[in-house]
Amino acid sequence: MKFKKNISCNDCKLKCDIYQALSESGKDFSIINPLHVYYDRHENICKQGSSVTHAIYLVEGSAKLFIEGLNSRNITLYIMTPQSYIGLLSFFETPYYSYSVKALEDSHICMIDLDCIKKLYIENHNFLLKLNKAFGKSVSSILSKIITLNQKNIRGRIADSLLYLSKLYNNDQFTMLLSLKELGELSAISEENVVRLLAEFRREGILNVEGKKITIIDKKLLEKISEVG
Amino acid sequence: MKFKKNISCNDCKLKCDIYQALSESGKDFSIINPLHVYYDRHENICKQGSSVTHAIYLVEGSAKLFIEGLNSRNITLYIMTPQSYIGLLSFFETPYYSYSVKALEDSHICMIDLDCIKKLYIENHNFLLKLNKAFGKSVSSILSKIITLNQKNIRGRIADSLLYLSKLYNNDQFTMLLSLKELGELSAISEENVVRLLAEFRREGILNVEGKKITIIDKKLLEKISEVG
DNA sequence: CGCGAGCTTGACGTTGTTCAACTAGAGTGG
DNA sequence: CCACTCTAGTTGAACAACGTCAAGCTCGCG
Repeated sequence: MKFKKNISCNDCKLKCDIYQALSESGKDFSIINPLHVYYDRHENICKQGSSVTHAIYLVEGSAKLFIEGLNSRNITLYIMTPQSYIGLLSFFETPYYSYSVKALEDSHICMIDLDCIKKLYIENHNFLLKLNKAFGKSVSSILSKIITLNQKNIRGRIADSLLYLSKLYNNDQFTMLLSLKELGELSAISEENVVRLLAEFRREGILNVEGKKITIIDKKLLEKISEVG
Repeated sequence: MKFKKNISCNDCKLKCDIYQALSESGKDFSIINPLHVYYDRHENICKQGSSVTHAIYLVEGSAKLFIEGLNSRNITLYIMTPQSYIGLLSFFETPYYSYSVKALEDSHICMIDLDCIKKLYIENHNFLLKLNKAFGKSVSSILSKIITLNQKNIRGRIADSLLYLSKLYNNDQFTMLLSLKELGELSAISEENVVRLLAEFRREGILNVEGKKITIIDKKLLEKISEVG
């Protein structure tokens, strides 16, 4: 279930890049028609293969960005938290989504018509540079992910994912919003092996695992495992 | 060995996007200072980790774009032929190359100062849209490559690579510029298995292999293998 | 002629997926 | 309130897929 709302940028508590760009341009906020949509956990925010019509900005909550592969096996590239562009590719001239995004918790997004964005970045260099920066960063993280998935063993891959999560939550202790299957998709590992590896790391005193609550005890060692892969 | 030359855009036979953008803008060609560089086969055109200073355009020849992984094992993402942007990422705000590019044959490239490019695309929307399009396409091909590398077996992966090459050369018969090791890097397969698979495909009447000259006999079957993976 | 790079083949071992069966907890309806 | 079902997690065993090692080959080049 999701419901939609029209909220004027003036009333939105989040002063995003787009808001700033509009301010800088001295434009009237009425030219963009931001559509706010609320998604429940597990709902698709955008779907691989469908056409790109709006720029999507994550206002609240979190979501995973993944590519849908063969036999409905997915690979999660990264997890998004506010404020980030969900439809990053959509700023560029791509007709269809080459990935999907699904809410990890109840989330709130803002959709803005593509033409507005285009007008905006053509006028406002600063906004364009911000978009470019975000995009470049995202691409370079994807490239290093390719190496990780291809050349590290499952121990190294899951170590990577755990370190990634701890960095994302900015804490060595965090409560995953991911199921074990989803953690597997983040590391391209089968669910069964995720279980085995977490148990292994716990036995080795690297982790503390209580349900979804994970505490990294020996970070140095975890980083070592991630490197050696 | 490589040598450099200053060639004015007026004297360059290749009327690239940048040339066109300059024409459209009604600018003087002297504001850009295109540096033409000639590389031998096997030479690095740009190196992962080094800083991005210029936009690079492939004028003549061909090159492979690859990411350098662990234990000097690489993964080739795609092969570039004229006219394409080698430093595609460099148009965006990325300080360092997240990949390397190496010449597959003697090649000729053109380097243009980043600031010039930036000025140009800020002024010229059409040029910006062209860049965006090229970039979006490149990213979506990378995403589908991730799935291929991760979820297809080696038969499917090498079938993919062979079909990719035949499309690149626009012919079911082509002479690879790649060594078998390099073909392996394009498919994330060990050199030994590349040999075995090519022999297998030949025995099955799918391919004809004479040295580097490959002829695809049964394309339908090859496509089937690529799909089933 | 000898050397080295690229290619080729066989044997072997590791890695990680898959299957199958079982457990625990949460939600549902009689 | 208890049986149920459904999902998520857990464990073991078997198997297949690939990479790796080792050895030998061929061809071009100094």
